[in-house]
Amino acid sequence: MAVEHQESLRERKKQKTRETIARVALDLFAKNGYQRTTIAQIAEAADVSPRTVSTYFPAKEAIVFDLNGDMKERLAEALRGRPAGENTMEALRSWILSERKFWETHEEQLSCQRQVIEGDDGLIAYERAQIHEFEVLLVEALAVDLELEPDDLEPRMAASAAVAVFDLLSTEKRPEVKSEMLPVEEQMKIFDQALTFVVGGVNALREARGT
Amino acid sequence: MAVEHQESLRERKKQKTRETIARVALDLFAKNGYQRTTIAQIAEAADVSPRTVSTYFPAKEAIVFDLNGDMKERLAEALRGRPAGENTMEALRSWILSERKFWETHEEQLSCQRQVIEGDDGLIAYERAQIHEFEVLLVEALAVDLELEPDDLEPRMAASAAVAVFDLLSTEKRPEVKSEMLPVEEQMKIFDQALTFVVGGVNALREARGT
DNA sequence: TGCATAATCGCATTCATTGCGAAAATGCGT
DNA sequence: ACGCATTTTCGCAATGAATGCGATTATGCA
Repeated sequence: MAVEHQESLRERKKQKTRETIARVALDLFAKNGYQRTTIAQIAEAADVSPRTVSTYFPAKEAIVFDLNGDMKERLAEALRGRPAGENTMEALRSWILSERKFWETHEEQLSCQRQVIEGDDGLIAYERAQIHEFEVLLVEALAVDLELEPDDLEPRMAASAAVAVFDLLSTEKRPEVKSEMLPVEEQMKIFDQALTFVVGGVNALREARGT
Repeated sequence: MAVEHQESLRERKKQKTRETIARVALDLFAKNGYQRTTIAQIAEAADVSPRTVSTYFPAKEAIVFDLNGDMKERLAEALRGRPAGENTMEALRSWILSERKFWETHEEQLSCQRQVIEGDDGLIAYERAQIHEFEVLLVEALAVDLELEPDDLEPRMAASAAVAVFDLLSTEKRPEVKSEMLPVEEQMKIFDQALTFVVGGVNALREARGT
């Protein structure tokens, strides 16, 4: 899932192989359980050798998260490359919007992925670690916004709240059609509430300090 | 690290064995690295068989976190058993105060633990998963306070902010004496700022809704 | 076509983890 | 102090993930 620019023939083939492995693996995980599926079975289903699976993925867990691939890099880029005057929360908002397109086109796979993750503590931990990396990116960006240090309380709280809303938006499903994610308008309404919360928190803290 | 009431002779011995394993393991991890230390080495250093190490701990990672033991249970208890009229944040505040006593008496071990954790991605993930469990407890308690559902935004944001401050308080060290944790007064001052943030956020959200 | 390069593979090794049954230690009543 | 029931510890074997290394095969380009 590395960011590939030059679509050399070789590269495309590699991407296809990686994608195949991840896809059949997810199927097997969903059907037979994550723990009960061995690398050997995945290799066979993907028609490659077990050794090849291990060269593509540093760990069994990583296969499950191949879908999410470059998310972190894209978030980092969105934060780094945000236009002057646009703050972190605004950048996060538009990043979520752009990620949504991807989510929509992979809704089934993602829901399958979620089911697999929830069934294994190791995968849950892996996911939390990934989300924590998002949080670190946000802390740094927010610290710049607020003219504070990443170790300070405000950027930390703001970032954790931001991550909380991202988490909610990624996993929450429509109450009626449990398989479908919330519609955009709904998501953005929730995001704006989160924004209100964060701004309210920051302001409250500033007022208290001013006192 | 199960909650032991009856201190039967056998139980005490078991606790001692567990504690010994965890202690020598932490030493080895710190000295030689987590990955480079094998269960066999730990077993030898603790003077038990490798098999015994595995019966005490479900995974190598769990050895590192033996110290933290019943923290989650204690938090759950603190939230469940809080006096009527005391809200979640107040309960969390006094829980942190009571945990501090433990932290103080194990400062060296905890700092050693931290060093080991930061050096391994798997351990970082494991820790994030534990912290996330704290967050789930807080979400549920806060949802009750706010008369909302655990899936709603406000308890989630409040809980994630609460976890952020807990995280900061557990890891932040005094700027002068890097090895010592922040003094109580400092910690409580920070906690109260977090409280201000959360209350400010919740109020802002309510006002926005009232509009 | 032929060659340089890169992808795959096979094999062997290390290590964590688990099940199972045996062996040793313990605690308790007599 | 003794013997028995229970619990803890252990040894052994098996499974499976992950990795290093060198061989083998496939690929793309001149």
